[in-house]
Amino acid sequence: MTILKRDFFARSTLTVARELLGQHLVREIDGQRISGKIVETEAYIGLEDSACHASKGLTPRNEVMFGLAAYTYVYLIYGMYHMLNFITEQEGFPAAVLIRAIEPLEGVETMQSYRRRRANRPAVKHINLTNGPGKLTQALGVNQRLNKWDTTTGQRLWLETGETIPDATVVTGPRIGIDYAASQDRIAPWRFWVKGNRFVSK
DNA sequence: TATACGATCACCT
DNA sequence: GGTGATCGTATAC
Repeated sequence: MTILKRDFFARSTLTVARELLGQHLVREIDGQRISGKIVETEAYIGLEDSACHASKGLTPRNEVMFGLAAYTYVYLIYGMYHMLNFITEQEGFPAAVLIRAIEPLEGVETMQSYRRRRANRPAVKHINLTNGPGKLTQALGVNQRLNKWDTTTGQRLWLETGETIPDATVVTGPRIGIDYAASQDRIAPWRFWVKGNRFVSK
């Protein structure tokens, strides 16, 4: 298995969002691997995309989006959930791919423990471990300490080549949770998922 | 300094 | 189907 290099990410964001499907997202904590297959992504592309955090220009928060590809962009939403993105395109062009869902592969018990908020509470069902952008960051122990992380180092968080998803099995549609965006951006089919996969978000 | 709100989720009816 | 949780960030005053 091979770690995805910067040249994988330094391409058209729609291409990266499509090709990230099937790749393996790997987290390492205290020498233990936690991983999953990416089954759902969304593209956020540049200053012209009113749903993209960079559309209002450079700020301290979105600064990493303007930088090198293959870095992470992690931010907090609704005061409780962390979103995990990977920077794409050339340096200076702000764009990223949001990881919306993965299918658990390694470290399922660790994911269970991170997802269970309190002891004395029933375990989260396998199907609900990582089928949403806030759920998967919780399951992988991803928080703002992993913001601006270079994923080409092969430490803490990175991607490995997984399986190739054929075009016939890829579905596209509008992105989720961006009602505030301009209409042409709301309807843009920049969400990608694996057809029929049970771990795609609801 | 103050205020409004979001690339969500869990729990309720 | 609806709603409350909860806080960093952006924007306005």
